[in-house]
Amino acid sequence: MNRPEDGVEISTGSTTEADFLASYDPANFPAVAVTVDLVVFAVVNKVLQVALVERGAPPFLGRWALPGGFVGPAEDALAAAHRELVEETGLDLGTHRVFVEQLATFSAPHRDPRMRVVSVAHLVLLAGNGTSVPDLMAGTDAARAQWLPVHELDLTSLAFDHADILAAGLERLAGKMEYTTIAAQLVPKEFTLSALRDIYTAVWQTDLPAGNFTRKMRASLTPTGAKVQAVGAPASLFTVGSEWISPPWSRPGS
Amino acid sequence: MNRPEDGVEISTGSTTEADFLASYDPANFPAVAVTVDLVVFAVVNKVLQVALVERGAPPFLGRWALPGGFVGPAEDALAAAHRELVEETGLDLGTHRVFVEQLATFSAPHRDPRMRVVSVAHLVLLAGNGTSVPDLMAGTDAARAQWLPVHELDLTSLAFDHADILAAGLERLAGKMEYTTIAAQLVPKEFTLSALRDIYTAVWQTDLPAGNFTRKMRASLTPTGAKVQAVGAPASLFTVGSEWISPPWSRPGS
DNA sequence: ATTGTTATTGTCAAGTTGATAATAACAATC
DNA sequence: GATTGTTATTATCAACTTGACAATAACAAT
Repeated sequence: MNRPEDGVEISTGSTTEADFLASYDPANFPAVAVTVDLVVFAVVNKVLQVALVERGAPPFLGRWALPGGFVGPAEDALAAAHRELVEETGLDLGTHRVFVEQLATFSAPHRDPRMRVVSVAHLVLLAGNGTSVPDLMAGTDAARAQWLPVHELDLTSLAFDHADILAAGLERLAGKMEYTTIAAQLVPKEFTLSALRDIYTAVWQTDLPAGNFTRKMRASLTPTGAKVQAVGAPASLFTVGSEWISPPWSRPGS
Repeated sequence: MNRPEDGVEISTGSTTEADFLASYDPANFPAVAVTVDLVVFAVVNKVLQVALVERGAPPFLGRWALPGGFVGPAEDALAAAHRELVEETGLDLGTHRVFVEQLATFSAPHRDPRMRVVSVAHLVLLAGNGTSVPDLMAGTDAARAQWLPVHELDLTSLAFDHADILAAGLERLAGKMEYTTIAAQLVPKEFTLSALRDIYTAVWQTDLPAGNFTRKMRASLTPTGAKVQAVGAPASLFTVGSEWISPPWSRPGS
């Protein structure tokens, strides 16, 4: 089939009329919008939270949706994700450390009832202190923006196919935590092993014995030398030493 | 920012004029084409091959490119990938077993010099017998289509950003072979441990000791009871028993 | 019958895991 | 100032996995 990467000059007879027209003039391309949707995670009190916005317009008026928006003409999807994160949630990237990576692209023809919208979903991790999460400010056309606990969420209540996207984000995060130190993106740059273990508890919904957790994870971490005092014995601070965990964890129940 | 998912009725003053127009009338959306590109792998004689097409039109005339094409108005990206696989390479899916999964989306603004093209790349694995690979037939606007050995390829010679896409495909395959039985998608439904080991050799570019390979992989496989005779001792046939390898391999050099 | 080749099983030391206990370092309380 | 409660970190040990390599077995070809 013809594609825009191919010059129209040599279009052959086997190309359909519609294809020919499509490649002949950009204005005749079927109208497709390309957007990004964001699965933004943070952990508070050992509970995994996701940033959602309440829709202020039909369709799905009043329902929770993932923040997101158009990919602009001069940016790629990753840049659009960063921009929309600020615009749709009001997060200040000057004060908050974020990790963004592409998740998957959702392209079912009628995923948006109004027109063809292809969405490049992204996973966003917000580094938090474990005890609070920044307030969100709704963007342009959202009624409000709010953190909601992922594991208590009624996925069927989400707008569009956002339940699928959220599930993909959760699975990506939980999966990558088996073989990378991605969980450290949800805690400050320097963190204790307990803080990191709380991330695992929140995401995997299972407790890991502290002793074994320390033994295994320590190999991927670098101690800063400093200690912090909470209740109990003082805990050492670490930074990420290696992106990889080797050999990987296997999640209880995998 | 406004997005097509939001009704235009409530567009607020904070929306830019361009955004408003964009959401007001689909025809005013910036022209974006959504395509799929395919990284099609097969293994012949323990060498990993990728299906490439020679471009028959500018830009990049005469250069090798990945097969691919438009996502049609009534199909999602996965369906487009299946369709384009047949149209661009002439592969007969009636005779050949294929595995297709989404890889990543490439959206750099000028990745195609002519217009905005967002491409959803897919990984395609073709089950082969290990000794031959089906001939390819060039589609509409390609000069020819051919299998080329991945590890001998000059990546810089590929058209567009297809070197990046191919690298992503190879990394996905090599990575998933650590913790899933995806390698079995490159051999017939029933296969010997040697045949499967040849896939690992071809993709990882490293030899795995036969004894240890058998010991570890057997846990994920189901013996059919049948045996096949080549040179040497007869080998048992297996099918995939579990999608997962647990605990995972760690690739030599990871 | 012998040789060459490959499949499969066995062996063993070194390393990893899961379960659980022991030790240590504090704060808060008595 | 000793005791208690709490948490961090290290230790222990049996079960399991790995990597290296050897041994055995099953054929075809000579």
